[in-house]
Amino acid sequence: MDSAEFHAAVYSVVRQIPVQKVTTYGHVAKVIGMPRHSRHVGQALKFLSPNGNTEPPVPWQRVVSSTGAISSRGPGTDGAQRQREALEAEGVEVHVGRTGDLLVSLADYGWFPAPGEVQLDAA
DNA sequence: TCGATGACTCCAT
DNA sequence: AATGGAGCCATCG
Repeated sequence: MDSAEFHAAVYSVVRQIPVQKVTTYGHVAKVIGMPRHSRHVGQALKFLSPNGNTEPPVPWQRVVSSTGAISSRGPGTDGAQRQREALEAEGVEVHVGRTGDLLVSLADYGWFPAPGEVQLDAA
């Protein structure tokens, strides 16, 4: 599997996340059969977010870290903030900690299908 | 070719 | 329960 196929697999899984549900980088990696590639799932999502011109669109905002936190991607960037707005817009509660960290309750919104319950070639 | 990096996770303190 | 360190692996300089 090359990088393009990896991206495609990630997108096909992410597109199947139901509205008002979120999953984790690690779980997406597991579902596509590469459980140690959680970081690369993030890379794939980063690659499409600037323009977001994929068809159909990829709901990248529904992917968070294993703790339910939205990775900040460094101060000065607005990615995390946009993700928070997108989630709230679809009705997902985003809790904000004292330090400005954005958290989603995986207990309430977590979506963790077993590998095989999702199709990897959704165009 | 080697070393550093990162939208991550786990295990040990 | 909270913090810190190590593991992981494709990319990039």
